[in-house]
Amino acid sequence: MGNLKIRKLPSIRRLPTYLYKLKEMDRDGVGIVATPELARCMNLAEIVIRKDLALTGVSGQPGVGYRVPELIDAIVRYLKWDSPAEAVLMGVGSLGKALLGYSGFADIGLQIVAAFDSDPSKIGESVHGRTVMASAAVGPWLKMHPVPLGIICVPAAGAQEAADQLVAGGVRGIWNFANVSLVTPDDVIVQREVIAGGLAELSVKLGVLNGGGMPLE
Amino acid sequence: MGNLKIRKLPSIRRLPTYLYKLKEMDRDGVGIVATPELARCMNLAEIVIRKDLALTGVSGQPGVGYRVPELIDAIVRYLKWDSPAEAVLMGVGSLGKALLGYSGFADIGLQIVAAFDSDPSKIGESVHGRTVMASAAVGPWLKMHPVPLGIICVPAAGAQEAADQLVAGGVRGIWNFANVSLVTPDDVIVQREVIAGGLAELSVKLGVLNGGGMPLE
DNA sequence: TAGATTGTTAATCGATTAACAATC
DNA sequence: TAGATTGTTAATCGATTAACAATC
Repeated sequence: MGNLKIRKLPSIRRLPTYLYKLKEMDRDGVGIVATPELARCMNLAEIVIRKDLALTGVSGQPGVGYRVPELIDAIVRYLKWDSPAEAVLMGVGSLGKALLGYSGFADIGLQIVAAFDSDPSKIGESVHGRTVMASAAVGPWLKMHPVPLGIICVPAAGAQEAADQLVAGGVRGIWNFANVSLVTPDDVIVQREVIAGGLAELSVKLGVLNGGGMPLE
Repeated sequence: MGNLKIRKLPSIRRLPTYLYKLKEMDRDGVGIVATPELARCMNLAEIVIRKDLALTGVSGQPGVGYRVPELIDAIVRYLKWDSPAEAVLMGVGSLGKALLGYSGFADIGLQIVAAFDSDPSKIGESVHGRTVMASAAVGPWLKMHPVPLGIICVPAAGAQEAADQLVAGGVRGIWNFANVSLVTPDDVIVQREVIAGGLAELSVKLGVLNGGGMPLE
């Protein structure tokens, strides 16, 4: 069902965080950085950072630190963000619009090249420079312009249909923001994003801090 | 720095996922559900589900299953989503707008009651029914209307200042969508959301599936 | 050489998975 | 009673943390 178990997932998820900080340092002209400093600005333990960075295959200089540009390179290559990946977007609601307008994707090599929606009133509309097409057209469109990724921002009820269309169109990965579990062939990887998960975590932490008793009011 | 280690975090993050599915079942009139069926529709192992649900303190009937409304209740109570939590939003860019327009928050008891931005051209604008106020006004505003949560959707460069204002205003938790680590007092919990983390995971999984060689093109 | 940091190897901790007795 | 599922107890696996030798 498009599932795949891999190891070091927590480290992998932290890599973009390093990347942001390192790019900032690079812009500021910082050439070398050592773990203790990264630990301070990122609020992580030194050993976590060393282990995470080791994953990318980069090597630092004992007693000195890591070369910032080399580190950036290693992370970008490890995540395969060096060559841009193209994606199509299904569902131009508020979240879909936000993703279309998010300039940060350029940094990480993601390009949303087309957007689709099933609402006739949205079709033809231009959103952040892309003209919204009819959802039903995504299959034929992908035949003409094959892209490896699909992003699903439609309401839960329509998500499986959107996924089916993307799969039929030949995408290899789906980034799913809808609140449902999608069924796909084994060779199509689905990454589900549950925004509410973060809020659940925050909520429980606040409760614990409060002594477990009172709700958030 | 607003950090806090708690256990069973993976389970906690999965709870909203169950909640979505269970509410759907409830709407469809399903009164009882057993683990094997949940496992099928959610693409999780049975034992994972039993352990996760046990966390909420709910108890099922051996040989039968769980009562759906009871389960919903237990999760909602465990997450403290039974009483609505109010939040203010800092930064009405594309992501901020998306969150203001997201109807799903009502389901999970989150209410964004005010929105602030530092861009003069946005101040006074109405976004999804809320009038945008000047960022600098958030402190005084919070004095008049204390709320427990702040959401940060400003660009990275302004995030720490936004956090400082929220902390001064007395919020107890911050949901941070900016790409920086925030410094806050120990009793203010920060939940950082790194959207790119999911993309990193997807990217690595696709690479592994590909045999590790080729990039996403 | 002395000081600092890297990177390896081992220890701990917690999450996931398995097995099964208890229960409807 | 037989069949099914829950919930507990134990086993496995992997992530985090600690200690330290190697290196600049």
